[in-house]
Amino acid sequence: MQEDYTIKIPSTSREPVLDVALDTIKQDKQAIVFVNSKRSAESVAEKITKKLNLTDKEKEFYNELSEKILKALSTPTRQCKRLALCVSKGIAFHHAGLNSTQRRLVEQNFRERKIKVICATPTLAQGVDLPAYRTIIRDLKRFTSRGMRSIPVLEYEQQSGRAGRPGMEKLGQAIVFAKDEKDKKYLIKKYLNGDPEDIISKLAVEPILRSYVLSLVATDYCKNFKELEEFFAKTFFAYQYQDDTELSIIMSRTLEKLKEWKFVTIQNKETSGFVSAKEYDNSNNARIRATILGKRVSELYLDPYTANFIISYLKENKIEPISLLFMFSNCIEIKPLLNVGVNMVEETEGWLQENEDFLGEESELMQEDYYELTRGVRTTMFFEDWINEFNEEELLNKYNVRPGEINAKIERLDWLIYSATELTRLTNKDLVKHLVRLRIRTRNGCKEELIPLLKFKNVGRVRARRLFKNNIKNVHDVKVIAYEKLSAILGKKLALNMKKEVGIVVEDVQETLL
DNA sequence: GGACGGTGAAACTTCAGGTTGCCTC
DNA sequence: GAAGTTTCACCGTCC
Repeated sequence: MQEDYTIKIPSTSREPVLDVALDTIKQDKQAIVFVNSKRSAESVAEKITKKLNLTDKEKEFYNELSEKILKALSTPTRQCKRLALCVSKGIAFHHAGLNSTQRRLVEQNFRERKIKVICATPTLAQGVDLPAYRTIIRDLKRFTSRGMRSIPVLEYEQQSGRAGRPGMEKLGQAIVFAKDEKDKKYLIKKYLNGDPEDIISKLAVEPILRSYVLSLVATDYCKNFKELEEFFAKTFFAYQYQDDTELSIIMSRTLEKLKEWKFVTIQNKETSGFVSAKEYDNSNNARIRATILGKRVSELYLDPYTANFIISYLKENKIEPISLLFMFSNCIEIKPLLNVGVNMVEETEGWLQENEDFLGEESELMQEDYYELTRGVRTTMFFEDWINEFNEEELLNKYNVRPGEINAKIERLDWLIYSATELTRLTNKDLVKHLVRLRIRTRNGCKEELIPLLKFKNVGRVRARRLFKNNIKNVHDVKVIAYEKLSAILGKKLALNMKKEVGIVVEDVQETLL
């Protein structure tokens, strides 16, 4: 049983959150502040920063760290600058928009007790293990598609659970804020004394079931409908809902689709004839096998629906980068799509009109949900700008997508392109080269013309662009250009290695370098 | 009188997040 | 639903 105790925190600002955070710093302890948006995380961190005064010695240390944060990107965005400013006073914010270097620096320095306060979105509560003396939970509500909703008790526990360092502190404090007495009672009842929500199985959700059915078949773990039923009868879903007829119905519907998409075959033993999935409901012994294509889909962890969507879309021979990017933007794997802000609507619609011809039927298909369509278009535009060498700051300004989110999106796109390439190898070999080129451009964020230069080690889009501007456009150009010129563009060491890669050894220089 | 700057109320806008594949220097 | 941001009217000051 925990002790009942009261703490008093002096009020020095109009915002209780700041008071608690400042008080923690005064006690020479650390705090994590949880808020419900990235913008708030940044704003609270900044407000705390403004109330702090550091000694010269502290300033020196933090400036160094701040510098590292700023230089995490070749073109610092305003987010980078903001974080650097906060860190220069020992405060940080943390959310999915930080790039990996910045995130690592923040976490590491908090662990080492250098950073005093982190203002974070719920990301921090889920993954990394970062305990603090205090967790200050400012927001217990969050925006959802159905408006503002209280966060689940489970999530409150995740966040409050960050308070107290095992083996280091006797005590941890988790602080929430009540508007009034009534609110206080509600919070105590719901969060402090309430039970966490039940966990609900999502197995019967079709995209998930599709993937599992295919994978069970592809690995030969289940060979017929009966075995599938037996397998699913042992799952948490079946345990939770008792009645598994619903699951059987969805399962046979799923199987029908998998067959239609040519990912599985269903063969009746007795007659050696193929049967449709519907008939086959009654003959549970019919052998189910994954096709080669089906196996590959399963190995790639693709939703079979997506796989089929990609294969059909590519049959239209829409091979322009825009078309391909639009296709990928309409795969469920790429979600959530980018938001279309009020000031972006016009631009997005303009782009759509201009490029409609490239997009295929999908753009009409989606008319039923116009807002979703524009979000898909927006995402396509974002990808297009990325492979046209927009830098992080430009993307942040145009799309309100932060560096960390850029990386996450691009990585997902990269995976989808890879998967599409693999499927295309089995279905439409002619398209492989287009996808391969798009993948190179996606990974590097660059235009077509730089591709030949990216083959060199340690040459990414920035250096490739520099070479290109100097009229060095391919392997041959690298071969023939004078070493001195090349080294003037990219520095000695890199120039040397590039020459080596094209089979030219620049001997005397190499010696002086060593 | 006009330029400028500070202030605050009102209007407007936006809102968390991560696992899959494969390879590479 | 609420925080953060932008806009705009208002006022005071200075030249």
